[in-house]
This record gives sequence, C-alpha cells and structure tokens, in this order.
Amino acid sequence: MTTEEATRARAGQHEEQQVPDGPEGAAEQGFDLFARLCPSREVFAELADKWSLLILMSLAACGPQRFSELQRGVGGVSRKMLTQSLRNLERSGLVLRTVFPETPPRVVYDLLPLGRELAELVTPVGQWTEHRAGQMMAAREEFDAAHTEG
Amino acid sequence: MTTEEATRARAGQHEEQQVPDGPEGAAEQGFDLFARLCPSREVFAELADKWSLLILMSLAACGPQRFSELQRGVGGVSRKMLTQSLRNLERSGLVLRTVFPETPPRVVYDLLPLGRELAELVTPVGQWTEHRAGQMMAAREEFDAAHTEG
DNA sequence: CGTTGGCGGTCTCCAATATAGACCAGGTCT
DNA sequence: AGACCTGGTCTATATTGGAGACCGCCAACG
Repeated sequence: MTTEEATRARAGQHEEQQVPDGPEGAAEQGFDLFARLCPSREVFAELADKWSLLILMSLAACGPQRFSELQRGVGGVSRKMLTQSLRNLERSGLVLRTVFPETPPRVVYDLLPLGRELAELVTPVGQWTEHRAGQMMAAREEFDAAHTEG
Repeated sequence: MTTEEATRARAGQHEEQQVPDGPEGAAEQGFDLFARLCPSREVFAELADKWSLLILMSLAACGPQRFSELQRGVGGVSRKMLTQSLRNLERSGLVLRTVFPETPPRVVYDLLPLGRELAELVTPVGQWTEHRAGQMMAAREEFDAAHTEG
C-alpha cells in the first residue's frame, strides 16, 4: 500500500523539479508536493490550514450555509479569517458564493464538485481526530511529564 | 454518506459543549471539532498545518528518516519548523524519535501506529492536491481575471 | 423615536508566529 | 589547517492571526 509511493519517492528524492517541462502535456501529471517550487505546493499550503478544512467539513456536513451560519458553525473563527478562507476556497474553485438580491441580501456558500471531493477526503481526518483526541492528549501528558522532571 | 453527519450537525449546531460531562465515560466519545473549546480542536489545530502533514506523508512514503533527510525531502522547510513540527508529532504520540549513540550520533524519526493511521488518511489528500492542482490554478486565473478587470 | 440587533463584510492595530540566517560542539575529509 | 556534515538552538525581521471598531442597510422592541 505504501510501497508504491515509497518506490517513486525514494527513486526521485524530491529533487528541485517543479513542473514537467513538456510544453503541452503539462497540467495533468508531474506535480510534486514535496518540491518547494511546485505550484501544487502553493495550492496545498493554502488549503492545509485549520480554518479552510473546518469550513469544508462544515459545508459538507451541513450543506449550503450563509456567512453568519458558518461563523457560528465553525466555533471561534473570526470574521476576517472566515472571509479570507472563503475567498481562497472560492478563488480555487472549491466553493460557490451566491448573492441573492433580496432585501436584505443573502449570501450563501456551497461546495462545488472540486470542493466536495476534497471535503470527502478531509472529513475522515476530522473524524479520526475526534476519535483519537483522547489518546493524543494522554500521550502529550506523558511526554510533558517525562520532559518536565527529566 | 454525508447525511448522517448532516443530521447530527444540524441537530446540535455546535453549541458550546466541549467534552461530555459524564464523569467516567468521557475520553471515548463526545469530542466536537467544531467547538472552539474542545480539546480535539487544539489537537487538530496543531496537526492541520502544511509542515506537519508533509512530514507525515514523507515518513509514510519513504519510511524512517533522519533529521537532515527529512529536511531535504520536505522541500523548503526550515530547521526550526522541522524541529518544532517533529516535537509536536512526537509529543502527541504520532512519531518516534530514536537517537543512536554512535559517533557522530544519528537521530531517526519513524511513524508510530497512531501516526501511520493519520498518514494513511492524509496521503490521499496530498495525492488529490497534486492531481487537481492544475484545475485549481486555472480557477484562480479565471477568478483573478474576473476581479481585476471587474 | 431612539436603540438594539442581525447581516456581510472591511479596516486597523497589536501580539504571535514563520522564515532566514547566524551560531554551536563534535567529528570527518582533504 | 580549513571546509563540511550532523542535529539542533538563537536572534532578527517579515508575515500573519485575532480582537474589535466601523460601515450601510434593514427589522423589531420599547
């Protein structure tokens, strides 16, 4: 299971490639997350933060939501970070922002197919975290104890 | 598939619970990632950053690695962030740090079972990102174009 | 009629964090 | 001797995050 990636990874130890140099077959393959210059790294860096992931999970779990629903749903997120994360998700084509021209206007955010795909991969990570949180907290206490007295 | 979570999520809209008040059945269930005070949130916040995730993926893909192998493998990570992320992963029981008392000493990092579980959930996210990076970059250009002229 | 509240944000300020780079002790290579 | 590798730590600076004020607009409350 891990072996395939291990093989390819050991083979080309993340040397400074960034994107295939082929002029036209480019966009499909050859992105390497481990290369600091690779565009996929930039994309990854924006998605891999707690707020973006929580927002995706909330949209997947609760369906389309308004700005303030999301703010209440994702406990502790500031309006600034919520706006910023939503803009990123929208910009990358993961989330759709719709303004209903009522009075007062309503703004609703929903997952686009791309966002739904990611949310379906990320949700299990969230569930795993909830499930294993106890073990990790225990490990931390043990570690801290060992390194306080030690 | 999403329906179950949707149900539970809509039902209790992330009200300020943090941990079940039951005195003994605590550590197993009742963690809620969406509650700002929940310990699982704290755990999640530390794991959900690009360096920790890339390190986990690298360890899963390439097996046990030394400090400097990891630094070369995870392109662009600074020694400081690498140390810090590894300490976190070690502290939470995801990664094992072993010092071989040779001269010069060798330090090797490897996944513990808990870390392997997480790595196996996270690796698909990384692969998905590599696979979809092209689409997301295209979406960004489109978005930027629309919002520059507009 | 003033006030309070919700809506969907933006703006500003300050504290915390990330990154770059120097430094360190020990050992190897040339 | 001088340069380099190892696994880090320390410092200085750039970037970021969160708290909270502000905005126009509207509805309800007293």
